[in-house]
Amino acid sequence: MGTKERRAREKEQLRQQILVAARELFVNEGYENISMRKIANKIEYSPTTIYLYFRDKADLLDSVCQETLLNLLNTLEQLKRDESDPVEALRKSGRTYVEFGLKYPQDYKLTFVIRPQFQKGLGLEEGSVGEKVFNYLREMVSECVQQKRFRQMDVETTGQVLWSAVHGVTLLLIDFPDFPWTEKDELIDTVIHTTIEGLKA
Amino acid sequence: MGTKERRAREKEQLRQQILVAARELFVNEGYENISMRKIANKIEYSPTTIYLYFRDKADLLDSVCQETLLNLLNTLEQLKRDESDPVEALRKSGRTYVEFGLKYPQDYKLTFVIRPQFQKGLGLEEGSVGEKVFNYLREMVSECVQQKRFRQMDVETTGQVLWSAVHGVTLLLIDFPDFPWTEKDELIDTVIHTTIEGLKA
DNA sequence: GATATAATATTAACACTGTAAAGTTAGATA
DNA sequence: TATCTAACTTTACAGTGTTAATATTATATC
Repeated sequence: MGTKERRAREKEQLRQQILVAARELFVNEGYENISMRKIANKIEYSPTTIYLYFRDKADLLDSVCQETLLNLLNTLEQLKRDESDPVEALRKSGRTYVEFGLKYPQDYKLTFVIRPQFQKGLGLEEGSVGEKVFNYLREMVSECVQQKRFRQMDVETTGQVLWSAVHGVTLLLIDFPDFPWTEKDELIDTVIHTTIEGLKA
Repeated sequence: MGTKERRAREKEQLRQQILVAARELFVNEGYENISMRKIANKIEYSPTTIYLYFRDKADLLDSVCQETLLNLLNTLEQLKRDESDPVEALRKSGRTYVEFGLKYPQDYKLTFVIRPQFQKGLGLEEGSVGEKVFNYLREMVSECVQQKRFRQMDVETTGQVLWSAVHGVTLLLIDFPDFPWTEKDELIDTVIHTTIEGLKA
């Protein structure tokens, strides 16, 4: 009598299908250019079916962003263990963060800029994936502070300074692609290097 | 025969009226929550009248943002002359930039995040106000570099690093108001201080 | 002052949006 | 076979950006 289980599985499958379709459309054409009808079309269901799986369009966006955060977290955690120098590990994490943002620019903007607009004060609350990402950063930083590699400063602030730098350069590179930036990789490295040096000083 | 001039003046007045109404609504309720009809209502004209003054909604947004940039430029230029130490001047400019962003958070997001989404590769092209803002930064930085206050690095990159930092912290503070940030002023100062120290190192 | 002309504003309409409510259908249980 | 229930669709509503056609007004010319 596994019918119930099968049904639950099928339901979850459709949920995933919706998510996949939504992400693809959001990412390629922008959140505000995608209608529920377009998503529905893509998966060949009626538009209102989506509402059986997601409260509204913002909730759907929210779920897409959760996945992005999870994806980012996984990407970061793959680095974690194979580095003895904590400062070097932090540097690498910074690079990975920015690279992630540039590899999936629309996902990044959806998650860190657009979603906050639609659901205020979200994404970093206790137990959330967002918080886990920040915890990752906290750990990295904490290691550097403990080993006295940085000037005396509390871990929170230090982390926030670093986040500001990588968030800033990521968004600028995404949003102003035509600006005469310094060669991209060099700029990213310089931003991270400068910030880390500043934390030592 | 000043009728022509008067007419032109009246036309410009209505244009301004539209801009003022649009800004107020965009800023208070968000670009995507404001319809052309709502703007029209506010100024007591029919919705389509707006189209005699602006190509479309994105063009209207564009004009609002131009004003914001001008406003930012003026705010920055008021600082310019009364500072002998270029590094200190740069520090103050950074603070002013972030404060501007936090004082008009919706304007800031409209200008530096949302507008780029609607008209790609904009706002910093030659002769634009956006370019003038960046030129201001360039001058500040250039002074520091010339006086050998910073480590040897080209002016462009240095400016971009600084911009990344202030842009990043501004947006994080705007977008995640509920995150347990270090006390706001302290965070801003630390971001700027750290970046500048990093540029010296 | 009457009339033609140009500028300005409005009305009506189109195709599309998010989403609530009601209706339908297919499969499981009895 | 009859009933129940979960899944899905149809219909509908109020609102959207925007265009084309129309109406109104103010000016210039006679």
